[in-house]
Amino acid sequence: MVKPLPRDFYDRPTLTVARELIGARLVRILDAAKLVGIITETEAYIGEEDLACHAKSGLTPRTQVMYGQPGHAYVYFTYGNHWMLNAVTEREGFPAAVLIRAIQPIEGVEVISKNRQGRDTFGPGKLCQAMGITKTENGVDLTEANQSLWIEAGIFVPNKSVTIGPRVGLNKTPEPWLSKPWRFLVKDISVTPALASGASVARRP
DNA sequence: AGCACGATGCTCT
DNA sequence: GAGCATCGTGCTT
Repeated sequence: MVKPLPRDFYDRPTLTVARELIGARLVRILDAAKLVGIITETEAYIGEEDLACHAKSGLTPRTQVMYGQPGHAYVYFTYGNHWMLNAVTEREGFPAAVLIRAIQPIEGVEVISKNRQGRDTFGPGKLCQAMGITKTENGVDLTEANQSLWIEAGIFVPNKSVTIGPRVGLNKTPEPWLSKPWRFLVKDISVTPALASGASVARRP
């Protein structure tokens, strides 16, 4: 039985966590079904200084979770339709998180596909719909496997397979934040199914 | 295959 | 009341 990534994993610089979450397994227990996806895209949001980070306006009811203990889920709602999943990072009291933007489904694929009406899961709103993640999951401890949502070690993705670039979807964020290379994604998406099969090997020591 | 736009509701000013 | 860490559709090349 693989254990969830420990709190120490999240209690580190957010960029390190964002990079190392690439290839990790996002596990969701939904109505007795186990859904698993390999994380293929992340973005870092770091502190009140970062004008793209929700914490730019300080501690509010919404951003409270980001100020808390690392390793918890920060789930919020946007654009009237979509839920976004983040993993809280860095020490308690410092607001930072990694947005999980895309997954490659590897277990419970039928349920995931049904939740998405057969469409893809590459996108932060899409993966939440695929995994049935909503405000109920806000604040869940991702280091506890007895919850309904956690993250565990998956596969090793080498640097040469990871693209680093500026975060996307930040319409009016001023520089220098707009151009910070704080986005990580698996380079060639056609390679991802191979990574997923590699994951099943990695699970069997 | 690329762009424009509307849906839709919560959060902060 | 404006703005949003988006998505899907529908229309244009």
